[in-house]
Amino acid sequence: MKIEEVTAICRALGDSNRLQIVQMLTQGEKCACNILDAFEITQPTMSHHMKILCECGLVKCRKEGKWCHYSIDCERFREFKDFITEVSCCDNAEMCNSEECGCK
Amino acid sequence: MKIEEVTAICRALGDSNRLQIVQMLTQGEKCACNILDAFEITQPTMSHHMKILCECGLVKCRKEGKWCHYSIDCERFREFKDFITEVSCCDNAEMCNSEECGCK
DNA sequence: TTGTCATATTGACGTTTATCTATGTGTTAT
DNA sequence: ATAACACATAGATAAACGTCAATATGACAA
Repeated sequence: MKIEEVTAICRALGDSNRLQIVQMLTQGEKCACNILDAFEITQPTMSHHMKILCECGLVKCRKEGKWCHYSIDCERFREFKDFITEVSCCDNAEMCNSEECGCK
Repeated sequence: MKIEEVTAICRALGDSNRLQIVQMLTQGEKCACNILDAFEITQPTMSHHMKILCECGLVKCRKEGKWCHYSIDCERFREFKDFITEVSCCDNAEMCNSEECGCK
């Protein structure tokens, strides 16, 4: 995963509405109208947020008649998690500044 | 970790210079002047980026005379990783849309 | 104490972002 | 065909952001 792809995903998750939308999608595919009900934003604002989440690849949209069903793109999300996980806090235990850190 | 703390960290990582600074700090503590040399930005811009990384808690600063030594706050970084990891792409394997996804 | 060095702060700038209202587009129901 | 519905797009606005040049601060050296 390229740096620019990662930063795009981070920027997408750097808004509390969008982060919470992603958390909501963890429960499974959701209709746009369900998402709209769950947040105190207007419909165009939600549409804008969903566009950003889709453009960075984290979320997919499945159209069915007039409805849009959004869900997390598991594969993409896993690639992002892997990237973040691999950026270790430190390369070796000696330089680690935490007792709890996994590197020890 | 609160939503607002996570979004602050994501916003901090949502800039390619800052993400690369964090990657660089993976190698261990670095002097501000080392960071400045490694990127094509002016000194005030770097100082601004370091402030953002420190304010979200991801990076620590150790002052020694006129020098600043920056390093990743391992504990904080691990909390962030844990948060991201726990936001699974899906709650159960049946709704998963990827063959590769860890939830299966 | 005066100068130099490393870093931070200030203020300005153009760009991006989050949000809204208004409107457009495509789909279903009457 | 018309109306109602679900969602997207356009345009406006205010706030936040990334960047820089200029300047301030604080530490060490001569």
